[in-house]
Amino acid sequence: MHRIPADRLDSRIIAPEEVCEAIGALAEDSQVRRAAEIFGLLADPNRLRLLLCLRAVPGMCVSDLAAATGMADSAVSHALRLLRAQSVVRADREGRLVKYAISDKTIEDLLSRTVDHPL
Amino acid sequence: MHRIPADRLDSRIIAPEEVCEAIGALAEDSQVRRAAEIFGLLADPNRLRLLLCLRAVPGMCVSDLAAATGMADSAVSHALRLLRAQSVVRADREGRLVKYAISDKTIEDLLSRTVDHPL
DNA sequence: TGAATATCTGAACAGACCCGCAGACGAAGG
DNA sequence: CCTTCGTCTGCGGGTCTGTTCAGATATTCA
Repeated sequence: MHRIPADRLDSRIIAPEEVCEAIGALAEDSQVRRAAEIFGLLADPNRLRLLLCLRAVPGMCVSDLAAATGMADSAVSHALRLLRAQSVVRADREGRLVKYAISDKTIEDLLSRTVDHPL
Repeated sequence: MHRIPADRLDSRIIAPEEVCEAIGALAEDSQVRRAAEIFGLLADPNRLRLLLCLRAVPGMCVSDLAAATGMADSAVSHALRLLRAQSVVRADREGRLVKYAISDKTIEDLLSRTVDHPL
């Protein structure tokens, strides 16, 4: 069972038992931040659309993604850079095209759960 | 098979077939926005912590949540208001306490997938 | 090499977001 | 009634985000 950190002992606590249990249920700080970061990437309709495109058609290039989503090339590029930085998508250059694909299986699960199921 | 919207015909498209297929795979606009909104709620470490607490201990009150997460009461209240607005959590008054609980099964799934699995 | 094409990048702006503060509200108990 | 306590809310400011614009970079082909 966890203890209540010293810097919170002054706050009014109603049910100390439950607070301890809740603290015990919290994940590591870094893990929580990481999760929030990933969710943040999915929190934008345009990025979500890009990922949905890539889920259906892996290997699309930037300008096709722009055409499919109605975004400007530049906006697509910016968005993909963020997704790439977190290894959500992978980029493979082929000639002058750069083909993108979802590189994280977990993300695909989240997308399925999102679109297929109501949410 | 879908058609490419007229306002994008001027843009340079590499693989028209794939663009059409991708467009067909896109969900309804409102559905995408809704999903992005939900993900947005999970995109903040503090809100995530609150939800993790509530997942472990349903029915916690605001001040206990504040103690468990190290947030100020006010911040907890602000966060819970957003979550309530999207029916992610439910609030039940009991005397002067307000007890919160996760009201959406899908959200609990997402949380599990987040914390239990690496992500 | 030089032109054309696809993609990337940095700067700058508008808008959204999160939290602290101060005070209001609602419920219980003296 | 008045106080106390738990919770809520409007506002202000500091920060983060998404987009556009202009221009840089990379690759192909004539």
